[in-house]
Amino acid sequence: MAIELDDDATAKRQVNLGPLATMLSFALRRAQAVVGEDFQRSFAVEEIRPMLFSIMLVLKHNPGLRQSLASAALGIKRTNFVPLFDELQERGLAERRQVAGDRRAAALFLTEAGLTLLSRLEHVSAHSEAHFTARLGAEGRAQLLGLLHRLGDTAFDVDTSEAQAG
Amino acid sequence: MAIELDDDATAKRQVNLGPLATMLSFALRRAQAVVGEDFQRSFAVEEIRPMLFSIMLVLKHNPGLRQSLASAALGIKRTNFVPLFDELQERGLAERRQVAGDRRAAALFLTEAGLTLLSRLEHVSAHSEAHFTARLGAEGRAQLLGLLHRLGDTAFDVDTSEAQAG
DNA sequence: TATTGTTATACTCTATAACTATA
DNA sequence: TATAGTTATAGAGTATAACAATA
Repeated sequence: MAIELDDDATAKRQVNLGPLATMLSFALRRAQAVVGEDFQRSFAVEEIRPMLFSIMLVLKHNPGLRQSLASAALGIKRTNFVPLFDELQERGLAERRQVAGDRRAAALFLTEAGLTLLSRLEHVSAHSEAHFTARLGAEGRAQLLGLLHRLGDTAFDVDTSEAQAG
Repeated sequence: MAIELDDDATAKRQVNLGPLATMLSFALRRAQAVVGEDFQRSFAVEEIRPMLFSIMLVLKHNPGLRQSLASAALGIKRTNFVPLFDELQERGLAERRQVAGDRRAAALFLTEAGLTLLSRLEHVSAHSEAHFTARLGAEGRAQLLGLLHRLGDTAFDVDTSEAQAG
């Protein structure tokens, strides 16, 4: 069950990655792949993808949330949120309820089954996170989170009028 | 041209992300999205996607590389490498050459046009990297790279026999 | 007019299985 | 039998345009 990751390691030793080795975008993609694989494999038992887990988690902490807010907070488009939530609903893990005062909006909730499953998933997630914390150390992990948030949270505060060719 | 990122920021202020706020997988996904968008927008002028750029970069530093090694080093499957390289070849940016001694293998090279375009892309990339370095500071950036490599490079050194339910 | 949710659609990246031609 | 490259195909995430119902 070696998952053929030896190949990658061997190749990296033989191949000169050049500037890629110090590019943020590349390092992020690789790290995300490794962490993502671990999560995906962990959640596979419950047939839950990371994205569904994220949605459930947000709903647990914000019962009655609107779809627009939920998707914006998770960084996905309203339009892509719909089929994801449909899946949770069809599986009996979450539900849409009507909102008094705005007949367009839907309030989102986890069901009992959803909450039950979620608490199992949270254990799995904690286990996976612990795995990586072990590799980075507690401070390393905290540092990494801080740096990632500094990259991700701000979005852009720079204007896009920099179309000057080099 | 506000790219509707205000919505995300507003939503995040209103929504309690709970454990997601301190999960590596989530922070990585968000950071990768921001950095990836910036790269994608930068490269859009030349109609080059980040993945094509990575391939070109590796080829520049390893002329004559075999496909298997190239794809393994970049962390993508041989099978997915093929159409990507086909695209480079059809656009006259790279080419496959026969290898003396092994008629199965192909040696990959950038063309003159490929090298010319690549040097332009490298400027664009440097600009984008600088943008994020400015946000993190030089040490912050170095720290981040180190931590990401510690996550990504090792792949797994842990066995998969941990299927114990909690 | 603007907003909430929705459908339809397409593109990119990723993943598996099976094939060919060599070795 | 194994390896290098290839084809076909499917899944998952993300993007845009356009619509209905409601505000």
